[in-house]
Amino acid sequence: MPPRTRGTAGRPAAGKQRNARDLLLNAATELFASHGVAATTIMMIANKAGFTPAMLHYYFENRDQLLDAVVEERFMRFISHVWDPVLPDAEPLVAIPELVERVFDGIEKMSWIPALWLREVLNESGLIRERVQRRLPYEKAKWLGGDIARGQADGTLNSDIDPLLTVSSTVGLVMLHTATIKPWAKMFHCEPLARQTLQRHITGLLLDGLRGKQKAATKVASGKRKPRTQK
Amino acid sequence: MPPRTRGTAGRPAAGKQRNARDLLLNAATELFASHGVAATTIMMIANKAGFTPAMLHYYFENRDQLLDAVVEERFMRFISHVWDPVLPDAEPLVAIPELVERVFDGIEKMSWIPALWLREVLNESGLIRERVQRRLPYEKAKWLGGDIARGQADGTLNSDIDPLLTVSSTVGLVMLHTATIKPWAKMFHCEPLARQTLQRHITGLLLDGLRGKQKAATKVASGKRKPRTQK
Amino acid sequence: MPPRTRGTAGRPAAGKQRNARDLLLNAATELFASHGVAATTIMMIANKAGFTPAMLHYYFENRDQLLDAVVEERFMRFISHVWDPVLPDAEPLVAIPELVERVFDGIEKMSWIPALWLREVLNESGLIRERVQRRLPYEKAKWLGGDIARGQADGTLNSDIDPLLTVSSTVGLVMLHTATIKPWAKMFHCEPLARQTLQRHITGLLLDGLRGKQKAATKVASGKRKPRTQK
Amino acid sequence: MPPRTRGTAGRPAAGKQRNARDLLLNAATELFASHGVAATTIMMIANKAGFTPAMLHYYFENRDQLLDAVVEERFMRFISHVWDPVLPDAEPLVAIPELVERVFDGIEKMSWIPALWLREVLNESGLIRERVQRRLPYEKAKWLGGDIARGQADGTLNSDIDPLLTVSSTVGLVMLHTATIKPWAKMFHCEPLARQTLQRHITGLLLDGLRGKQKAATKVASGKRKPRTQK
DNA sequence: TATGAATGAGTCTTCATTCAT
DNA sequence: CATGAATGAAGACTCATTCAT
Repeated sequence: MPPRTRGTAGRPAAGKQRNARDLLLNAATELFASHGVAATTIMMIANKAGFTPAMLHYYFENRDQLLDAVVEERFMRFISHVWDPVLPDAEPLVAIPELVERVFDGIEKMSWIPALWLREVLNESGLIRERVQRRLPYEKAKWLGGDIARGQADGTLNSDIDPLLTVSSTVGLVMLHTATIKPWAKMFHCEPLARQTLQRHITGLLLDGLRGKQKAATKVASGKRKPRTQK
Repeated sequence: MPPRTRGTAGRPAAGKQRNARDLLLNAATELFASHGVAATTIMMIANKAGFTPAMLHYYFENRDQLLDAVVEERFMRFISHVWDPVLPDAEPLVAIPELVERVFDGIEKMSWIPALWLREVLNESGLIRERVQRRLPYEKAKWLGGDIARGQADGTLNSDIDPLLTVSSTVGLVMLHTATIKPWAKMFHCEPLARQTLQRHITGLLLDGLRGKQKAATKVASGKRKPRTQK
Repeated sequence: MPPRTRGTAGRPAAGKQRNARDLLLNAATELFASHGVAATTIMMIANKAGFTPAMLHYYFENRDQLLDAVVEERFMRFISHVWDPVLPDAEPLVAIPELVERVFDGIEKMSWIPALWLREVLNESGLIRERVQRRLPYEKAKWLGGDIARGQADGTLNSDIDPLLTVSSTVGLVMLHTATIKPWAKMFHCEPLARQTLQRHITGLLLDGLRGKQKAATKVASGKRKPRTQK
Repeated sequence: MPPRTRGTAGRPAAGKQRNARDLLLNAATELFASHGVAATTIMMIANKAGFTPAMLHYYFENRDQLLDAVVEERFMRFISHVWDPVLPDAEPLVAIPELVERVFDGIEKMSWIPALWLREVLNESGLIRERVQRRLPYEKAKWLGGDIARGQADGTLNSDIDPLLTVSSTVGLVMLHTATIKPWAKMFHCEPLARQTLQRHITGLLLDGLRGKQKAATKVASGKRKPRTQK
């Protein structure tokens, strides 16, 4: 019988051949993302992982603890990946593109993230919202917000935008577009847009949105010589 | 005999005596938005509207046709409100803020829109996605995209952004932020941000994102010749 | 849909043709008595009453409320029948046989009483114990106990017995023996003992147990000579 | 991996190192008594004894054989203790109090007896009834019944009571009252009655019930002519 | 001897749907 | 129009039991 409450510590090393619990957790995560938590039955998960529904209760006691495990052992990996590198007193025009980069990276590894985020985290009654919300690194988001606010006070950043909202706009835009490229492509019978295209669009929007009209005067010169786009 | 727990005794006291079908449709729409389609039962809807579940089947035959009606008679109102005024050959720097304005307006009248949009339209297997998607005015979105592309070709608009993605970024940003202000406010025990704040943030981000570095006097020239999009 | 909470008042008059709810309640009561509450499944009850298990939830919401209803609308009838006629300041040697009589009467009408009593009320973790216990007329049991205590003080009643225990001995003896006659009969392949035999045994035991040796002094002599057993 | 919730860590610290089978049997017996056979799961038993459910099957094959063992190796100890000393041709007024004494003694050693008796032996479909019933020493009960009958024929014993029923009244009264003192005490927030009180009550009731009115000088006359039983 | 993993069968419960009235 | 009664199908969860190790 598996321990019913087990921290992240006790799990067998990753090297070890994938065990049933992991397989079930993966299946659950993916189905929760693709069909929504409410529409995913225990049996769908078990079947996808190649087990019986009873196995799920063997490892997770009940649906709720399965959700807990998905958040704890899957979702939070993404959050860490995205937010751990954030440090205080950053330069927003650098930090924001880096944030975008890391969100894209995370999604590349865990493609179920955007759907789950939009459906079950963002929504007021999303079924894992509270669990995730409790564990978000607000501290770091506030650092970033503070950095932007400082830029606005300096007159170097667009004062129309809201510093904290900018952070959620950033993450949100990536989620939004990565979540929709596949269905769009299906709908128009074309290839899904490449990550590159999306990332350039989003970064472009944000950077210039951040900079705003300020640079008009002095900055333009240097901007001329070495525009970021040369990269 | 009455349903288990009847929301408000008898019919809701709407100003004018709405008919049963409308009341049911309203209840359905709101519950679909707040709890998600999958988690909303026929009985919840009937109860909220002050009827029996059997009445729902009288008017809508089955759950699927109820969804159809919600899209047809509720969701599409929003779409029309937002897109009907869009005309070909518009000036993006005017048209985009107007679009934002109309999305905000629509949401103000139909506050259930953002949740439903994020949860059931945006997602790959959202339960009303297909129904909505089939009826979106792609034509008009393409007009707007074309206008932006033309601006980029002129060198008056940021060439980093993707013209069509810009449209979904626009709508998406409004949905994203309106959907999250309430929960955020609850989480931080503060007043929800005013529409004005959101709208300025979003419009600011988009306008400056759109304009991009164009005002950079000298750059424009080279930008024109070798837009990054060639890459 | 049936009201989920309904007092005893609202039920259709007894005259009316037995409705589904009553049939289900009867089936439940009998099965709870014969198989025990824990071993009786919803399906057994539904089948016995000629319905589907879903009907049970239609009328009783869940297993717990079904138990409530059994206590409220069945078990308490017996309690009332037995205890309502008890008045203060009674003569124990009259009141006890009357109590026995009424317990027998009640059981005759509701033959499931003894089994349910022994299994689910008497036992420390009986599944309806608490529900019943809360509604027992302790007041009246105490009256009777008081009457016996007074008799003991007078010297007219056996001082070895405990007044309050006598009440439970009384009820208990009837339950005990009525519960066991049927299985005994089956075991020995003979007719079950008649109520008359049981009642005489129990009443005899109690009355003489109550009277005790008090009369010993003067009475013994004559007693020896002409024992009642001559009959 | 350990069972979900292990009662006490490791094996219970019994004085002498009992073997697993015994520990399991004890746990089973106590749980069957306190929760009822139907409501006791294999896992509850295993946990209480500090083992896994699989161990139970190792020792007892299946649930049914566990019940067999409980009867055979636990319940029958009590029966032997109570009935082995019974001999033919006893004096009822001595034998009955002795019987009461031994039942009390047995219960003192095996406190789970009364609950199990009332719930699972007495009842028509008690889950160990048949197993126990098959192995009861009816012979000896009949001896005692015969002794009483002889006393009645002699005129020395109350002829209202039924000889064989008296035996079950005796055992039953002790079971009844020992089973209920604890819950009663809890209900009235007082100390449980002492064995002494109960035993005097029961013995008093039985002895005087047995002796009956034989000593009633004046009463006898009318008793002869119009015994209550004529009614 | 001991157990972790695994499951089939069964239980309670929910829910969309139907239908007679 | 409107509803109470009724149900089949499905979902979550439990549990005795099996088996390889």
